[in-house]
Amino acid sequence: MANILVVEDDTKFNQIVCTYLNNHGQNAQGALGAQDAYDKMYNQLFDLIISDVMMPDIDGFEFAQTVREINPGIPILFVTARDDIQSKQLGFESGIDDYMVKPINMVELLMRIKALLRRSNIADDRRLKIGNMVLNSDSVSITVEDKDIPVTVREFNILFKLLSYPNKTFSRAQLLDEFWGVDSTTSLRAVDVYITKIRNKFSDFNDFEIVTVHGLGYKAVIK
Amino acid sequence: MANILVVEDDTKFNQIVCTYLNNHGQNAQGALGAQDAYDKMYNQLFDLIISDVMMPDIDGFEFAQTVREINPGIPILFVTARDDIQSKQLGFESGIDDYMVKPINMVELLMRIKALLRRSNIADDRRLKIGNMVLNSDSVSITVEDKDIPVTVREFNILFKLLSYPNKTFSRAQLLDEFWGVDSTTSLRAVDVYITKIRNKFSDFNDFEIVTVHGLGYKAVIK
DNA sequence: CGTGCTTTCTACACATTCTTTAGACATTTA
DNA sequence: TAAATGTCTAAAGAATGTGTAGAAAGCACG
Repeated sequence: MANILVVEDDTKFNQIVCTYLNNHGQNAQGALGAQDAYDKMYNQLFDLIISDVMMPDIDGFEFAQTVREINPGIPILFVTARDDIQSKQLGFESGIDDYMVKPINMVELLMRIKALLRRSNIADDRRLKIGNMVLNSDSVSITVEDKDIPVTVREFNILFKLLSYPNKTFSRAQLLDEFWGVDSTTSLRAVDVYITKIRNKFSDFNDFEIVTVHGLGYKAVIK
Repeated sequence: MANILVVEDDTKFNQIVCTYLNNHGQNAQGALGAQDAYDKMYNQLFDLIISDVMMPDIDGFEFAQTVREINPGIPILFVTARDDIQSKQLGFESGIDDYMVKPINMVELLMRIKALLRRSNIADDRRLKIGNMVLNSDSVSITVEDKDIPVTVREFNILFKLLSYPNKTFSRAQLLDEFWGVDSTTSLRAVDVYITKIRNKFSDFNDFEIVTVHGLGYKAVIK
């Protein structure tokens, strides 16, 4: 299940696409314009963006470029009424990954989405931005104001996970399952050690906090 | 410039595509059928495959699946006369990344190729400039302030790759797959040796650095 | 072919970094 | 306040990385 953002000002079409995708194993959300999309992207991590080209507030090409500045790894698929080569060219130059012309076939849309997701997992480059902190999966590195904060792979994974789902509580067992493997015999206490380490390394950084949920686990709170 | 294999039994169409791509900065080669393609792939590493669906010897879907078994990362683009959804679906399920219906527009083909290459992180460039250092793929040479720094092919390839994607971490296995071939039996440790050599040769050069990412691999950091 | 030079690759000892546990102490809950 | 749960440090040990030397393979040239 991938988190998909559908940016399209035609309410009806937006809903049709979202419903179809949700009925087919995806987690799609609609945004009615670029501004709306930015807001949603700020609060949640998306795996793929489907965008209209002609939107009331911002032009789709500009939108794509901005999105790419925020999140260079995210696949973008344009859906549009224009079938001319110039538009396609402009789209591809804006950094989009695929292009479909209306009227679109839903089955084909889903297939193209799957192909893009598959490919983006191979590339596996994802970034997360919290205030002026950037977490980069590609290099397993974290920078705050262009200064590198060295972290180990385990530290990175745990922090990335928590920050990807702000306010969601993860149990030690969940984290252990995910990063140590389900058959790991490592003590649950090991997680605490990493939480401590992360807290220490980012104690100066006030845009987020790892909060203990007594009896359950940990969650990241973004301020 | 990417190495592209065009698999298509229609000699004329094959040639048109190859010529167009070669005239537009790519290095395209034709194969007249699946068997021919396997032979060529055995002898050379390709960055992308364009394939017809209807071929005399093997069906395109089967071909795509086999190719993916050999090289899971390579982008595949189908070009076909069939515009029905079933074919597209079958194609995407076989692991292809994009689909175009004949008659195809060459400009669009090239754009889609570039989008796929970008997504699969394949460099499209033969020359790289970092500060006053120039790496030239065609001559496999590196010059710093017009002074030649002798490097071997392996050294060059690894360095070129790392510098093409600054900050991206490459695992030893990834580098081995790419430059030694996926079926290579060479030890992963061989990569370390080259990293050492590169570091020694460029220890005076301060514009970049090869950084070890413990447990993952190496990355180039450009300062 | 054979010679000599270059490149590639393995093996291994040593160095460094990361992971995990244990346990003393702190905090929260009921 | 007792019991349960969480925090944090240090230190041992596990895992990973470095660098060297030399054997093997490849190549250029007579």
